[in-house]
Amino acid sequence: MTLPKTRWRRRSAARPDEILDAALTAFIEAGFDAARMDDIAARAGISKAGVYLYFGSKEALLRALIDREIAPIATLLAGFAETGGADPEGTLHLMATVAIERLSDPRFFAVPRLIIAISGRFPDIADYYRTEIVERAIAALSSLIAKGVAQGVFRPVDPVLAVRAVVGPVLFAALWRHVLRGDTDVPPARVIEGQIDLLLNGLKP
Amino acid sequence: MTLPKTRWRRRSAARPDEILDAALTAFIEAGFDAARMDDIAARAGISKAGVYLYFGSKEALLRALIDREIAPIATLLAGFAETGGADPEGTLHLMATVAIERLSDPRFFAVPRLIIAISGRFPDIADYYRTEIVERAIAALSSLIAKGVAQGVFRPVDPVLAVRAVVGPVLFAALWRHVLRGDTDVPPARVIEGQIDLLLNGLKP
DNA sequence: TGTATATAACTTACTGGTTAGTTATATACG
DNA sequence: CGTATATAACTAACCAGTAAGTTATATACA
Repeated sequence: MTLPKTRWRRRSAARPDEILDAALTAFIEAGFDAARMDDIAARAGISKAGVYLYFGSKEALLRALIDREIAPIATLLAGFAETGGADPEGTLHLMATVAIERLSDPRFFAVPRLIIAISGRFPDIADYYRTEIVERAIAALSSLIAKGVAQGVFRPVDPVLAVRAVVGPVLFAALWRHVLRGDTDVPPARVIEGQIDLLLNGLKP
Repeated sequence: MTLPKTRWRRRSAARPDEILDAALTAFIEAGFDAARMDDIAARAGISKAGVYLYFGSKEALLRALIDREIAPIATLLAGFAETGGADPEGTLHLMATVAIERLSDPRFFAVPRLIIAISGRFPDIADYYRTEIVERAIAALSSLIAKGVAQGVFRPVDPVLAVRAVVGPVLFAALWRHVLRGDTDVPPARVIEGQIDLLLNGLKP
């Protein structure tokens, strides 16, 4: 046990991430409204006023969490779509697998869940999330499907609907697991397996 | 303008519905936490203490809204699945259409959205919603698909996955519209048209 | 290299509100 | 005129954000 000889330390480089870690934990436990800035500060090991040195408001914390937790995945998916044009089917599979794996982590899913909860009162955040995350991910999937259609490996379907046929079940799986606390005996990778088969080959014999 | 000669009236039969109407409106505007019981009471035309004569807590209001707003639709869908066994494809189409139409009404979608927002802190409500609404609707769809498989009009797929392939895109459409405020130029019925075609015939040529 | 000084990074203590739920009392109406 | 139905006033908390003061640490310079 090394007792600190000082009451606090300067850690300006590390603080923002520590605060965001704390905020995410608090938001998961209490939701956006009920999460207390005092509590977030305490978890980060500083005082409430210290939080306000780095983030101007509670809302700013959520915005920063979108950037830190979610945006990198949107970028990753966009990369897959660009690189994987030669094998649309395999790339689709890969992207869906990455998405469902990430969404099975409660700390990841927490952010989209918060967006759903507060979008009515913070339309700016909803718009930000739509344009920076969702539309980018959709555009990536959509362009991949368009490539598949051009190559003749996919039917000439509406890419927008096809995207929803991929994303919808992934979304459902996340809500089932995290919101409804339903059984999750089947591993995510196997779910994607079956879901993609259904998407490619259809329900008809 | 007919000024009331009395300060208030006894309306015990009508009050609960009036209160629930007010609560739903308040929840839509502010979310569960930020909605104020005072405001709900004022909208219902009574005092806050009056609300507590009929509902024991804020949470009880949400529970009652599940029963009043959502449960009837689950029952309706279950009925379709039972009656429509002779035409699985048409019944699937019908059920998806009803679901997407209902979910396009903000006052309907508000309840599932609230569940998503508060399920972490009120696991009882999440469990209640899962068993009374979602599992019933899923069972209905699942049995319908099983009938189709038995008749040979559907491939022998896992019904659970097939259900997700139907519900997922419907869910996505609702979130896109209400949460992300995205474009909704295509009418719900047409979305279902394309989505069902994709589900039945698959993405492959 | 040791120390005075500047300032970034922190804290404590507070403001100015907010709100779910309760209690005591009043009134409509069968 | 009894009582179910209603209210006003209250309690006992809660909390985002701020102002003013304090301390750790970098750096200038003797």
